[in-house]
Amino acid sequence: MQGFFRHYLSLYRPVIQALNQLLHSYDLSHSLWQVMFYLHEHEQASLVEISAYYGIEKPGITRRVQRLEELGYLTSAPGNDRREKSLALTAEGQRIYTECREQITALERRATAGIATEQLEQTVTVFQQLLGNIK
Amino acid sequence: MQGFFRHYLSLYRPVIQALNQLLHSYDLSHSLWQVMFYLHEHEQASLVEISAYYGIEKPGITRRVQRLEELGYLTSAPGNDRREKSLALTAEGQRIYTECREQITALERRATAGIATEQLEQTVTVFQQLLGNIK
DNA sequence: GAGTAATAGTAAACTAAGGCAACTATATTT
DNA sequence: AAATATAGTTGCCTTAGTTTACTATTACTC
Repeated sequence: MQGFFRHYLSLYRPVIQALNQLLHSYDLSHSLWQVMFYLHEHEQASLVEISAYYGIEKPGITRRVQRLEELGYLTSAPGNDRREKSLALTAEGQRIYTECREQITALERRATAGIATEQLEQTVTVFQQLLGNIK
Repeated sequence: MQGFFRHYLSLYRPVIQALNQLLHSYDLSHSLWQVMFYLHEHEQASLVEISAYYGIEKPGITRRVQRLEELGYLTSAPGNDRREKSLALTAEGQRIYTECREQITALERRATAGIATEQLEQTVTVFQQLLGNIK
């Protein structure tokens, strides 16, 4: 289906800008949010794990983690190794996560207003299939 | 629907990387391609028009246009005004457009393999609704 | 018609996000 | 023990976009 990517991409800037605007009040951005999200889902994770999950090179994740540490949203403890870091959200990080999560959900509701749940679910299925095909 | 944006965004990096890799052989990138696309659809356009269409600030478009001119894919003639520039693809630009268009379509086919046309069309409809809601 | 507003485009400086190459420190294999 | 692999970091570069301020031209207003 010609033009599919174009349609897909036309949404990117508005979405990312809306998200970043929302997250800005917490000194966050979408890229930082991804790490918060991952750590909320996994309690504890290493840097390489996050890097592999998002397909972002390690240095990029190092810098995100450093920033989140500065903000006090994340702490690193020794991991299984003496090389590995075990990263986790702080209590403050958890709190901020929840607050942002609510606002993002509200934003998602606004964005998807008037679209049937079934349609949205099918769209997510399409996303997953696309991802499988591309990677 | 919670997590919708996350699903949406998980696709962005793979898609943009595949596109950029493809376009790289022509010294193009997705951001330059957008301008090529617009000029293919509109024959002739001003800088402000493109800027407004993509929601990108004018300086960003100025630089894209300059780059495309360097590549010989685009020329600017005087517009309605003595201020305005009338931008258009060169013959070479047209040729490159067509070649890239074919490859992008092939990529789109690979990415959407195994997904019913109906599903894809519904997905595009969802994109349009989302865009309407967010902007 | 003169003076003010708006519009088209550009330049410079900045920021965000990510990649690559090279490195240190530790662990694993051979 | 030596070579190799892995976790993480640092430095430097690129891409893409923004903001601010500017020039040149056009349109509006009184």
